[in-house]
Amino acid sequence: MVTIKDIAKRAKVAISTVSYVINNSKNVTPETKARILSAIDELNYYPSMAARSLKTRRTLTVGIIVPDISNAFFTEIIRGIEDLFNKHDYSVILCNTDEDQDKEKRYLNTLYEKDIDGLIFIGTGKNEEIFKNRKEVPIVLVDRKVSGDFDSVTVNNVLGGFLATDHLLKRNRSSVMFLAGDLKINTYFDRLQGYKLGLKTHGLEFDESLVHLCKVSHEAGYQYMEKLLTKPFDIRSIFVENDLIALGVMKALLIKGIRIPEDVAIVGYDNIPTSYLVVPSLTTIDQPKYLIGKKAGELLLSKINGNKEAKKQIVLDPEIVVRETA
Amino acid sequence: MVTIKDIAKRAKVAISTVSYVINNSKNVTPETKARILSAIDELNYYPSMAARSLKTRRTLTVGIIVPDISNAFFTEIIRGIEDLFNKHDYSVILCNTDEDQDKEKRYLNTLYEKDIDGLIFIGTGKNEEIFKNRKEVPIVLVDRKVSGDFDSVTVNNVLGGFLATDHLLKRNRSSVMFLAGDLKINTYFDRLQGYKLGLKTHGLEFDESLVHLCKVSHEAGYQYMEKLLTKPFDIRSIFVENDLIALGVMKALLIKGIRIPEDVAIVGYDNIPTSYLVVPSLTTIDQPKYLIGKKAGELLLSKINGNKEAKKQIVLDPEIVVRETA
DNA sequence: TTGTAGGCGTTATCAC
DNA sequence: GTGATAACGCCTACAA
Repeated sequence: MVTIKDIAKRAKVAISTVSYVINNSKNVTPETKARILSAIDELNYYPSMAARSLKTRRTLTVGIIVPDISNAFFTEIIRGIEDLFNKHDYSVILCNTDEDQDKEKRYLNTLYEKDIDGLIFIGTGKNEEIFKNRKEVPIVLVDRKVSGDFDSVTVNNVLGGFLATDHLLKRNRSSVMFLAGDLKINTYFDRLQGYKLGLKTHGLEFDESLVHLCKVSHEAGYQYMEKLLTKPFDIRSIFVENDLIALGVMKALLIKGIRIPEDVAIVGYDNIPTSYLVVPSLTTIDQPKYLIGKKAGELLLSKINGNKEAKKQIVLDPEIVVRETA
Repeated sequence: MVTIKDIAKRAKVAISTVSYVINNSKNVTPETKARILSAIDELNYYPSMAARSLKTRRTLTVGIIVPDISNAFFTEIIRGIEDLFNKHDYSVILCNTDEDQDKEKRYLNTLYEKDIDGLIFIGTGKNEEIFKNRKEVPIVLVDRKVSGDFDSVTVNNVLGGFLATDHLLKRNRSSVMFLAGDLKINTYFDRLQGYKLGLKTHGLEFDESLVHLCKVSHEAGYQYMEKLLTKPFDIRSIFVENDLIALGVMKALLIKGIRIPEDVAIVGYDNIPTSYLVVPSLTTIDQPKYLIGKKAGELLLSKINGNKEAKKQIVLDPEIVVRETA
């Protein structure tokens, strides 16, 4: 391995001078600078981050813990994060938890060992105590909250739930089925509140029996709907809390010859790229995914750079994207 | 920051003893071990990877350079890689190049500075000289090759091209349009060879005018097809080299009232999840994405662990997934 | 079984 | 403007 020492020797200067040049931390005469630079080039030298980190206590690395990058929703957020940090010379370590609490904990340990400068966390929301004894590293929560006082970037899910419900009811769909993932995850819970708000606004009673739950995947949505259709089905509209599920539901309906939106109207959630591609295209609640990631990155970066101001909770607004299914 | 010294002091032992316990590198009496362990727990200590790396020359980190995780094809590969390395206590630094050669180079520099133990590279295929002077770090190429002698995991694209073409021709589609991205990328180029082979097998001449190129995205596919449809269109089948493009093409056709597969049959490539979801579902060439990632990870890991055997080129076979569009 | 000391590559604090 | 040197936290002979 070629080190700063080799460069110093080659350029016939002291180690420290080389360091000054590398970091632009002190003035060096143009001639010596040139000599050093060419030595670096000739020997193909690059500084060791490990050594540097040891000294400076900075790794120029952030961690990002996310349920599953296969979900296009998270993928876009990650792009927002990654692009931002890249611009500032940070690297991003990616960790998929698959909503598994053990993995979540293990990853967190690994990241702490790696001395990350900051963490972006999209958690399962089930490890309440996860950040106990670990306050030193700046953390920004994204999408899902955790108990405790943290910086965060979230989307107004109550509003999203309301927008969708209101839209369906305005189109004369009297009873709206609500299909979600785990209601313990606060995003779903909040949307349910928005749904209730929408009902109330239209003078309707909340009917518990219209709330359905299933796993978060298109297969799950398909199977759930398929099963539902084995019995008489008189629902005229469905508000599905995740586009993947919604697409599965749509497929099940279409295969049974049920028309969308004529027979059943559907509104999804997330506005993943596929929702636009599908025929009929899916009406859905758009979350500003890339922006979420970008904002989260900016917030984390400001924390890393010593911004000590009070915790900041950024809340972005979703929008309804009206297409063909409702 | 709590260091190994603090632990030693607290447990009233020498620093080295603590180290032995942490690394299981020497026998220590159960009592002292217990004392050390509880000290670690009480002080919430974790070893600094930076210091450790400096000494051991291992970072337990690998880099992965990929065009774009938004593309579901790469997403699955990455999951395969990530899951494998996670199992072996490695972290993964993710880099999206967006097919941009400058970004590719910059990321590579960053990763080298971070002293990664290994690299998985899905390149643009355009930076021929990219690995010059950098042979020390183990590298595994995935999906796309680079000139030079490297370990790699690829899929037999000639076979894939053949399978699709053969399938379409067997269904009496006399002239098959070939729609691809950049033919300089060897995956596309190879599929074209397979396509030609398919034609030959069925006693058909290759017709240059049937080869079309467009950007790799569903928007691009949609726009390309839309434009094509402004003129008389007598093609009866299309072999699209990427599912995203294929889905865009389908949408353009469906909107024009052209039936799939009755009027135009379509075969895509990659078998991304959406291809199954769409109605009609897309017949496509499946690449074993997760397996590609896993194999690449295993290969890289064996290289990292000092396996010096000759370069290994793993080639996996694709399969055709017959669904509704052809 | 436990303790001591040197060094990994870098930065930062001093002198000169 | 340049150079010598002490850390940073950890591992690992070697010594006890």
